[in-house]
Amino acid sequence: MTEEKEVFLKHIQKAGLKRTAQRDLILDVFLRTEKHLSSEDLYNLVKQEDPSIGHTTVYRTLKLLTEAGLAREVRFGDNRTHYEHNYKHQHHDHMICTECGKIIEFFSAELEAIQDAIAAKHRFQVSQHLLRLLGVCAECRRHAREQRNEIGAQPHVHVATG
Amino acid sequence: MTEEKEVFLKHIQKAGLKRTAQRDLILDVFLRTEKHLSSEDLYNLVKQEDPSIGHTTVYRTLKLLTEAGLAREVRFGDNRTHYEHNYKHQHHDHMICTECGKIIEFFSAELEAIQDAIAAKHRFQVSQHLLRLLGVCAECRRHAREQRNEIGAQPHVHVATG
DNA sequence: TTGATTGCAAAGCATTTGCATGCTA
DNA sequence: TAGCATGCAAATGCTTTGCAATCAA
Repeated sequence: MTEEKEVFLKHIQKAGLKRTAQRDLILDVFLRTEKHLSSEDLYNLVKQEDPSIGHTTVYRTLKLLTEAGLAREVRFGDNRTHYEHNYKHQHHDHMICTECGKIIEFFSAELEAIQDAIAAKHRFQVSQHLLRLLGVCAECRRHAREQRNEIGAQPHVHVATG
Repeated sequence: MTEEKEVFLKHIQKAGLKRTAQRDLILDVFLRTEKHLSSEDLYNLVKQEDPSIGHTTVYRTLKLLTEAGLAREVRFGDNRTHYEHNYKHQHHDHMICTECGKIIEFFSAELEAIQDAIAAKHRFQVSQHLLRLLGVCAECRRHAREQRNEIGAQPHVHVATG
């Protein structure tokens, strides 16, 4: 039993809720997928192992995981909610490639420190922050350069990873 | 005629579009409202001056203003799109008070520099970035302190400004 | 006159809710 | 057994689209 599952069961008990096969499965699939998942994404994955599961249950369980501190909501601006692992995961920010959809995670203590300083100057108590850099990743830039040079180069397409 | 209106008319002409009373009015109301407006907000304001206007037109015109470089889309994570002035407005980021909804704008050259440095390290070409700090503003923190000290203190409520 | 624009109604999405049925504690 | 959970269908809220009528160039 992983630590995360214990956290989940503890939360379930504390809140007077019930353990179900669906919740177990959804948590399981979520834990072994180290990606940013939308509810839809997770629903599709879970469905492969239990086709009878409903979209609603996935939505509700993701809410539950968030409350339990295992997941965190992330919004990338496409008006869909994504979720990522939150338990004992260091805070990080995102670079999002607008060409291929790739998401690069990064962390900078320097950046965090400056943010805190700015907040302090405004006497603002930060509980959470979100930083997103939108642009073009190294690989897509390289491909763009190549295409400018060789006519007929193969188009470069990445699969978005959520 | 303000500079912004000229920019708008130029964009209209360049794109082979047409100038209409509705677009003029929507731009006008947008320009004199120095706030973060949702489409709904702007619709309500415009409606006061022309009750016959449709929601759809406001949506479409905000898209147009964004294309013309006069407005910028901002998403605060509530899955609604807000717009703010973009023409000759310095880039800035937002602190959002989760107690009263107040939005504080700020800018830090230091922060921008570090972001650029991080992006460069990943050979990522940044076209746009978004930084949001969520937390409690100075005023709400003060009120919270007062309430802890004086029982029966008046509750503090701010009007959200978009 | 031609083609863009408007505003209504309807459609589209992502997400939530009502509710009868099913299942856990 | 009591009451939470499930999954369907319907509802919701924001946004977009289809379309006939209208209007700018």
